[in-house]
Amino acid sequence: MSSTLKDIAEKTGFSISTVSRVLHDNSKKYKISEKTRVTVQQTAKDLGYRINTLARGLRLQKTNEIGVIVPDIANPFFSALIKSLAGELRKGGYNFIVYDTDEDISIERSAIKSLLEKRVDGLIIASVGQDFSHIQKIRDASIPLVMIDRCFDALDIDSVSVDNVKGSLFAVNHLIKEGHTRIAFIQGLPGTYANETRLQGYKQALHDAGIAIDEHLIGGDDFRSMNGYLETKHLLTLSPPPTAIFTAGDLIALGALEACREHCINIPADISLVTFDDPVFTSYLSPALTAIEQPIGKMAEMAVALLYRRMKNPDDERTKVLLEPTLNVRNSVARLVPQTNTMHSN
Amino acid sequence: MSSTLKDIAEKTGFSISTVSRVLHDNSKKYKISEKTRVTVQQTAKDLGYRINTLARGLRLQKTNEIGVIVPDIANPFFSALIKSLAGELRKGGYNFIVYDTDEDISIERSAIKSLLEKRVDGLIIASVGQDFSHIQKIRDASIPLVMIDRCFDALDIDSVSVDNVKGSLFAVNHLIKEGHTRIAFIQGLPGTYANETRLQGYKQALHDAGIAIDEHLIGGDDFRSMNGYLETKHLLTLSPPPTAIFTAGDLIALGALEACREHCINIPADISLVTFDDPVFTSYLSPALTAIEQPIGKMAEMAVALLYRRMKNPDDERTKVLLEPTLNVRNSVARLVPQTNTMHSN
DNA sequence: TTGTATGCGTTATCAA
DNA sequence: TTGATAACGCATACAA
Repeated sequence: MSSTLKDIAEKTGFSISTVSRVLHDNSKKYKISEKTRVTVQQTAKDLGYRINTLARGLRLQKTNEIGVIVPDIANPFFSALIKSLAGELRKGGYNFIVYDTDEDISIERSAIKSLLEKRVDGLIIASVGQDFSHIQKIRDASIPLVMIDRCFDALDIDSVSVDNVKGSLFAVNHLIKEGHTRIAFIQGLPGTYANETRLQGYKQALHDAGIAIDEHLIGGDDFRSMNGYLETKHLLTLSPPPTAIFTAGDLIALGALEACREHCINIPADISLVTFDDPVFTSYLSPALTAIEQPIGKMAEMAVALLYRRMKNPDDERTKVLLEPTLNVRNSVARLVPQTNTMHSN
Repeated sequence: MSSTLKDIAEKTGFSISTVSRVLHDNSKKYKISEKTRVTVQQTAKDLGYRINTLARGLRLQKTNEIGVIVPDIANPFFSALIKSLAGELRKGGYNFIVYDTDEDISIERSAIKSLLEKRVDGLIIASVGQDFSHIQKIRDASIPLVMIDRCFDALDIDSVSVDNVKGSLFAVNHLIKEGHTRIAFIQGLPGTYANETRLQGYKQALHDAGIAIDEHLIGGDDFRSMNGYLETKHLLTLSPPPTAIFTAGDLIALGALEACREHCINIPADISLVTFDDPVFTSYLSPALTAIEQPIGKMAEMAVALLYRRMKNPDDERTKVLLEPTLNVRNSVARLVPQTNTMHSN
């Protein structure tokens, strides 16, 4: 077992406070004699002393931990986000604890509960996002919190996300510019901030171009690849099928790719594909995917900055940051000449 | 702020012990009158009571937390592994704290330090792996520990990993069977368990086939994609270049892909590629990669099982589990007719 | 320059 | 059926 300040105190003959001061107070520079400093440090080392952060946190009412909650840690977008967050937090001397909610709101609730029980100093949450009563509660308990990626317009909370509407506009407008009009949208989890805003952008782009919205071309219900796979299979049975598919997330696009391959549908010759999110591998896919990239590093940076500010000034005005997405054009979209469209019907 | 047992005790008029028993002892069933139970629970709710795990952990000398350390959380292999570990640990009622060491042994050291200071009940470590004095220390301090993916043969510690030698044998033998003899190997981080064993398998396969080992065909120094990119560029300048490349990890393969694309080298027509690791996207790459798959779910399951056993019986004999990898043949390897080989020289 | 005493929130032991 | 109290390990106000 690990030794304590008391052990060291007894061994050296000094008091616990003196030992504590040499070991954890070197900043404030109490006037401690060189000699006692050395003996204490030496025996601390001999005894394998290791501070107990539980005790320390209890005493200080501060843990130096930030809780981070994401819907799916294995999703490339979120794992990259976590990595960036970790780097930013470390800079400020904070540790962090991640929870993966598996897109399940009840797990999200218990994750928050768990984190608060650990007395984290702050929270960064990419919420599942279908409901926010539990989030509201955190805010009311005035524990520092910033939402990331998934926000709630209805809530006055610090948040940073990409401009999803604009991202969808970029994607769909690109498709329209290339001559597509029958453009399908495979959604992520409905009710989710990310999903609803992306859907909104999709609809708006069509509307702006004077293209009627066909509800048959909108499907899907979560951000996983299986959803992309199933929905794409379904879309391919339509008559005529869409000439292009826009997917709400990277994993969905992977599923779409699989369905197309299975049906020997060539992308982009037979059908075009654009996706939200742009993980490292999109450019190596077959074909390289045209995709909407989110500035992940920047998101993490802003989120942590907002959190620090909130921890410092609890009553500052809340800020909602909206970052610019980017359209990365690659090889998954075909140019359509107007008549081609009907040739695809069967 | 959150209320405490004391607050509830004062408000209800009962003692702290009674309140504590009502709120956290429902198992042991003290004989507490229905009436006090109800009032206590009600006011606990009213006051927004939330247990303080710091205090509890301090008192109990047990935190219910498991520390997990990985070299790169954004690497698809590790993010999948973490997800699996999380699921397994939750089953046992444990929370977990992840650290990302960025393949940096000094960060690994401080991660371990940090985790021990938090008094985690156990540790699962995918070590950077070049040195193990710090790991040895944990073992000596007799805190439950299991190594995963990256192990130390020299250390008597519970560990689970895939049979890397066998994986490499699968990969290289496949290449040899297809007629390749000039097979390059792009390494991950040298000194690492995963790397050294994979290298060993590579060499053994060549040796068994009577193919001389050409040190010029072995390069690379970490598991990131930039390494794959740079090394591949280098390999392409060789005269003659290799007819096949075997990469030690998925990210390295991605880099190799990029270099080939940049040089207009077609895979597999101009050069074949096989990689260790098989994340979800390999089959959608261009071309779909022939790859060595690790049984991630099983690894997580075994690791957690070993950890639980160790926590229960600290002095049981240590176990080293070696799991079977799988060769997934896809489209990144060309069959070579013997003469073709020389035609590639320039 | 160092020591004493108190409290952070819990649980466990013992007593009532 | 409930309460008083000590202890977990640490940091700090106050004393010396």
